[in-house]
Amino acid sequence: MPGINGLTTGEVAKQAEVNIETLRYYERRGILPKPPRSRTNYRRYPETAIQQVRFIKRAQRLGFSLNEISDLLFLRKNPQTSRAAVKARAEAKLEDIEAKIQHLTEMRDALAHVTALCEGKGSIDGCPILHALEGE
Amino acid sequence: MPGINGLTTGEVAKQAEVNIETLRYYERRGILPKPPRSRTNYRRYPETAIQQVRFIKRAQRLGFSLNEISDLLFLRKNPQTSRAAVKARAEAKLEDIEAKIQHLTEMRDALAHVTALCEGKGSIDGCPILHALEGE
DNA sequence: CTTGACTCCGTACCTGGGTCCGGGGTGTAT
DNA sequence: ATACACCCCGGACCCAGGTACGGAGTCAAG
Repeated sequence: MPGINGLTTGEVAKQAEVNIETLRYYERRGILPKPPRSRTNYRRYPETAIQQVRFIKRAQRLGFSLNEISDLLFLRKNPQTSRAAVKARAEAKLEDIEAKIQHLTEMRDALAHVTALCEGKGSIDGCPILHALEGE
Repeated sequence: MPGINGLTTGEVAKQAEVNIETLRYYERRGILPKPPRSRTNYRRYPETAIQQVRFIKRAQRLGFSLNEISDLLFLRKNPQTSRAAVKARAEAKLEDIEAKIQHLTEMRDALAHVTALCEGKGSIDGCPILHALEGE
């Protein structure tokens, strides 16, 4: 009858859809609070732990790194924090992502340009793609 | 009077604008051919080495990984290779990059959506951004 | 009371693309 | 001949975000 005194690592892992090791890793990183332990030193997570892990995962999906998430969590548990502070993090990340998109778009255009040079027929001798990579 | 019998590592590094260690690294990876050595075991690069390194760097800028570049180099030195094979690599990479752009664009939209929820005023209590991260 | 599933821990390993370290040997200009 | 820059090498370290290992302890069921 597990769960009476809290969830085990495996239960949290399953519910939150992460690896058990990931939970230990988050704990080491200080991004997931250390849960109390049973008499025999097993972790006993409160139900809220599942939500915490999901918070982390959602933030990751939005592009935040674990460091940034721990920042966010710090803001969250601090009643002094203003919403503006949180919003600023989100906007900074937005710019971050946009810069990455920008960069990849430039890559894509350059690569598309080079690729378009080649008809795909003949031997590599004089292949325009390789040729483009060789000189400027 | 360096260069009479080939370029030293430092000279190639300077001309190709990479770190000396990078040249050794490329050599270990098999992506840059091992140059002949001087009597005293110094590398003596041919002039073409500079072009080779620049080739690698250009390919990287187009999004190719070192593994993919070594693939490309293998194709290049093989007279049997068809241009179609090279073009296929380029097109695959193009799709790769487009998938990344797609992914980042989805992130950006989701994050922009969440960010737009917040007016940036008030305390974190009830902050819509954190709220969005907390539940679904 | 034993089996099998679960948990504990520290530590090592993984990917990618390098970069740095330290101790040793050269090359060259003064 | 001595200073200083350059080169050699193997191996460790860096970033992120985990994942795997292996030996030991624990729990629940049969």
